[in-house]
Amino acid sequence: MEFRVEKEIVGGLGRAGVIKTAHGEIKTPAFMAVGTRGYVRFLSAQDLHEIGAQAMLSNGYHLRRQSAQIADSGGLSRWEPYQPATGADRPQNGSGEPTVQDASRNDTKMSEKPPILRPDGLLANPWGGPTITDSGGFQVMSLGSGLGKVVSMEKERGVVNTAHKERLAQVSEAGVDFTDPFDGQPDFIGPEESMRIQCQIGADIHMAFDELTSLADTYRYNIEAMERTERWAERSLREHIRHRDELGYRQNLYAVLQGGRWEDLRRRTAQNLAKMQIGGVGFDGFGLGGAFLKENLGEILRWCNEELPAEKPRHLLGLSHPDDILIGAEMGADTFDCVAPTREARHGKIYTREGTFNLRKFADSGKTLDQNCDCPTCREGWTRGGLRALWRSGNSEQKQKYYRLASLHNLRFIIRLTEEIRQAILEGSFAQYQDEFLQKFYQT
RNA sequence: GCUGGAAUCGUCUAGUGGCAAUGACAAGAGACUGUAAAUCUCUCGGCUUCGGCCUUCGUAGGUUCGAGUCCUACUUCCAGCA
Repeated sequence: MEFRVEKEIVGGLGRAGVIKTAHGEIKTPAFMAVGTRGYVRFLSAQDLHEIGAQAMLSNGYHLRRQSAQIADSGGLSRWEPYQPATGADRPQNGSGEPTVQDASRNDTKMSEKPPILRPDGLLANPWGGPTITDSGGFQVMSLGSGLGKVVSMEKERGVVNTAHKERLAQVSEAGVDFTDPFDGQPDFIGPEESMRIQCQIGADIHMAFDELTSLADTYRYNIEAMERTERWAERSLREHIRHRDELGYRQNLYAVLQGGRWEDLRRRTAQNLAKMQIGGVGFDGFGLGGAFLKENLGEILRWCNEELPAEKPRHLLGLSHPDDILIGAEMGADTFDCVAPTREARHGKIYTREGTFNLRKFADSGKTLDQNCDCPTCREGWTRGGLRALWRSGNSEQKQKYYRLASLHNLRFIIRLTEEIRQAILEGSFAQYQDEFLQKFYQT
């Protein structure tokens, strides 16, 4: 992997650049669509290319039982994201399960083998582009101390940690014991397991196995988790180097910075991870992790990125609200990923230049979702009222259609935002772009 | 015409004398940030100084401390017989 910085924000940490991977280039800043199980829900690979997605983030934890099969396909980028019927993403209402009829209807010729369908009913075509996998570290938190909670950045200040015995994940020095929330099966992932899984999946970029703390965790616990994350990073690096070329192309590893909201921890872990090497080999980039509050996100990123080497790419994990992306880009994050654009689309929250709105309120509207939007949904002339009708219909096929159209729109919105940020950085007008965007979007 | 049965919030529905009344859907509001999420939370008769107050279960009477629940008549609908 090669990373080249093309232009920096004068006097700041932000930059525009290019990451070259074995499966293509990523022009940064860039948003990576989240396809946890190897595909973005309700969107085809073609859809992703059409909206300008440059890379897809999947999760080693969710794909852990299929990693050998993915390796056989030549790696995640070439894999047809098929889940067996017992897979974890089966529809909860039971009506969306692909049926034999679906398969035969989509088939064109009897002589051809039946197409492989994903759990969301779409054809399982390979994504083909650059990929990145998460280690499963997020699940340490979401199934552990953050179980049952929103990973909110704005509230949850006074939250109490989930009692240890109620958690679905238990952390030890060796790794994490999980209970699979879908089938109740016990499982274990540590740094070595995560690296072996990720190297079989074969994304271009991997995340070291880390422990993400929740906002409810104390300073003391954050020190413990961060130091453990550093020890896990070293073990991850060692195991990664062992397996990183096994699929015939070079896979890369990012270390993840934790440390919560404390400057001393953030700077210390950045320094430690930046100089960490095994046999002269260090990390290829860095993941900026943690549960953030909006009010100090920028500051935390500044602490991290002032310490990290400028020539290595940085991925801000799990954030994509426009203000967060703008702060991230300003403070030196190169790539982003987040479930919000697609999840919020499914829940009726639509992004526009003038802010977000809830589609529920536009039953009779003949307006498109956003004026001058270049997403496929708006270009095809879909109206708010028409989309609302699809969404609210009791028909699961129509709902799926809505999910696709709304996901395309919100994803395109965020991808376009990163494209415009990149352009503004290259033109030296980032600060102005940021001001104008925020003023319009948040109407402040 | 006779004999049974039924009428409850926009719709369907629970409801054994202590009920402003169950559940579902619809509707309305909110949440969602490395996906246990086609999910979750809240509202859903009116008014309220948040203590309550008022009006409600086809209509009109009645029994009772108290009636959506029991009785009578009427209205409408359903089924069976003519």
